Amino acid sequence: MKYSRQKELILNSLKERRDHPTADMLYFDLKAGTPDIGIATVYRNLSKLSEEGKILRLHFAGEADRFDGNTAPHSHLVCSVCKNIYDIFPMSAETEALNDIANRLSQEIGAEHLGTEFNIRGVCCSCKRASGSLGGEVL
Amino acid sequence: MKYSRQKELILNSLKERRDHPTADMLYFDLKAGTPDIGIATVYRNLSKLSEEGKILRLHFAGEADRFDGNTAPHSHLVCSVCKNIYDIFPMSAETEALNDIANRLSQEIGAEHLGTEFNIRGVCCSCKRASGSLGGEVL
DNA sequence: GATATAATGATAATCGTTATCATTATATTT
DNA sequence: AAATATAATGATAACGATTATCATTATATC
Repeated sequence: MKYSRQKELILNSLKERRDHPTADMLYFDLKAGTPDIGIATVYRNLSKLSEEGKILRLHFAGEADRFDGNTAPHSHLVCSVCKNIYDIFPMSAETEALNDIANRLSQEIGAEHLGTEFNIRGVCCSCKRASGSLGGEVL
Repeated sequence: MKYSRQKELILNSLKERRDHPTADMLYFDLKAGTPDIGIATVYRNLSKLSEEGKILRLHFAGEADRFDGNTAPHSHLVCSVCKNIYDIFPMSAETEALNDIANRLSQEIGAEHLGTEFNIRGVCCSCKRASGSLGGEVL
């Protein structure tokens, strides 16, 4: 089964990006090149694609869901100041260590381990710089 | 500054629980003993308490926010089948390992590390048992 | 080319959460 | 203890994100 023109468009457009847009952001940007695309189609296909495992759906405090075109195992830094989300790619030894811990913990409570999410909350380097010039205080 | 009767009630009630109720669940249960409590008060105080660091606010895709009365460092297993959330307490060596990794990764992208979240997605032991009796297939 | 199936896009509906605001409770001052 | 100021409550409106509905359009199959 082939993807519809719109589904293909949404997937490709997301894969090209490094940020982690909300459905709305993506819709807005797609609208520029494809004015007749509908917001429902964007939501619908993002949901489908994440169910199919082609993309990742991320959720953080208060914010709208974010989508990630990179399905390789990696972590995220969520900046407490600007709310941007950054990819971080652990070394293979670290990925292994994280997996080992997840496996042991799952086993401990008798669960079947399917996946892991390692999120770091912090202040990104540009927000660090910005607050530095304001006197070094972090919000 | 002392807590209001309602705020105290909400905090204590949450601390007594092992599950991770949504605001709505908590409201429903509190309503039994305190019929005149309002849903707005529950949301309001849960928000305040989590800002004060007295409780944790957890977010997972699609679902309403969950609240956790246990602020000690621990991880969560989210069951893909029943959607329940279980606490898992890593050994101190593991907590240290997780922290080390988070520190290194934060440093790698020049960020200031504030906190870490280690979530495991899986099938909890009761859902494993249930699916076992239906033929061993996991949904 | 005709018919069946599937996906779209506009929009209504839903759900979780926050904002508003008049009322009630608590604290402070006299 | 009464009067006043401050803060929190609870009902409900408003909001933002997402999903459901459904007539229309596109794609696939006969």
